[in-house]
Amino acid sequence: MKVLIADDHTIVREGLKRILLEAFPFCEIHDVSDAADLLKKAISEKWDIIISDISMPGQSGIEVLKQIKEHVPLVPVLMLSMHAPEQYAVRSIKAGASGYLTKESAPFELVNAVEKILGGRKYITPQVAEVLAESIEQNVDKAPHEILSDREFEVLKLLASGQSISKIGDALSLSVNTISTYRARIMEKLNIHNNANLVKYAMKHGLI
Amino acid sequence: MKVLIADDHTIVREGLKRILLEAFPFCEIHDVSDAADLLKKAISEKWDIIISDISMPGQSGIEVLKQIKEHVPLVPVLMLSMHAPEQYAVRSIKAGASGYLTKESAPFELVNAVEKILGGRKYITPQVAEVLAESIEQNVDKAPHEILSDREFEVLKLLASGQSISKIGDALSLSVNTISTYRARIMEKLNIHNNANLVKYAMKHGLI
DNA sequence: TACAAAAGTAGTAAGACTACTACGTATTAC
DNA sequence: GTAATACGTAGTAGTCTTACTACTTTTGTA
Repeated sequence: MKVLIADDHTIVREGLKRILLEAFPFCEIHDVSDAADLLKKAISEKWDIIISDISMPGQSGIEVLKQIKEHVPLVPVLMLSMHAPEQYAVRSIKAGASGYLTKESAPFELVNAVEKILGGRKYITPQVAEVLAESIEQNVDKAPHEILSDREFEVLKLLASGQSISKIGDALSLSVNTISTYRARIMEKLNIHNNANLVKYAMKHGLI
Repeated sequence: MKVLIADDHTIVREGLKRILLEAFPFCEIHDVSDAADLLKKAISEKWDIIISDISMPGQSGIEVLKQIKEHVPLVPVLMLSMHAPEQYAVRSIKAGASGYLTKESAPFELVNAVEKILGGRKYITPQVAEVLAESIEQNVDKAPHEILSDREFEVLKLLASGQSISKIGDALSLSVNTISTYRARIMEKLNIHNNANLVKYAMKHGLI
């Protein structure tokens, strides 16, 4: 059994190895520390399973996951992340991952996940399942901000550039409360819960 | 030999344990997953070394480190962090840590560090030494946020990650007004005038 | 050592923001 | 052609944040 581990933190990689080796004494484990190596190794050798962190130097793990799936669609990939499932679980699964675990998980969960995935199934934790279910309703293919109305989009940009609610109200000649309502709707649509993440979102998508 | 490990990610904790156990088969390892437990356990039992992550739910690892040093100054603490040394190394050492390692480090480094620290010495990697040296000739070409005090820095990151003033006050057990004062001082020092730019600043400098 | 500056901490009052609710008008789906 | 959403808009009441001010400790330094 051949396993490939990708994570930028050596200590995490080594810890992972030891946990797996304890459960599967005869497996052969290789590891890489960045996105480029992961992709190269993933497609140049034959693996029974790939376990990859999401945040890595270079491309994001999800990006790499997509590329791996393009080249070797049959190799199962388990995504590991430091982030709560809301952030990445859906994207991971959509991109073809066989499972999504956070680093809060216990070792036995990791082992379970690996076993299940090696058996050709998917490993979906209840939390992930929940997030997944919710996402089915929603339109996850578009960039989320594309589902904003014009006004909402306008307010998003102003908000993200640091204008206060009341300044925006003045600028658009609308009541403060109106702006506040837009803000609430934006947050709902983007599934964001505070201004800071709004700014991050806007930066990430080049809106500001 | 008794070792206490603190990290909020179970998988990391378990990995760490296995790495240590491999090198020190007879050591007794306990672990905790948040700041409060760490402090409690650190002072209620006798440890040969404490290995703690810097970012944990609850207080920051550095804050806990200071408290540990207040109660049991002789127990050596090795700080582990996901962040490059620039961010925290100096603060950690100043707060009394016996060493600073990033999670990029190899297991043998961890083992080395532990051995050296158990021998009563400090473990300073070349990178940390460099950062340390630079911090001594504290000159003008610092990044602006380096002139923030520990508290201010802590608040900046919390703010930038989207916590509200009052949440932060709760988390740090300080008055809302105090946090607000820190915020004002941060903004003055960084010459920034709203939260959005604070977030941008933090993103740009890799603080979040 | 002594004194100034920086850091850590809060109180108060004024002002800003939010959550909730509401309602008319467009769109869309079936 | 109607029912269900989406959109644009605000009022109210209560909560949160801010700007100032101020007091202690530390820390740095002449």
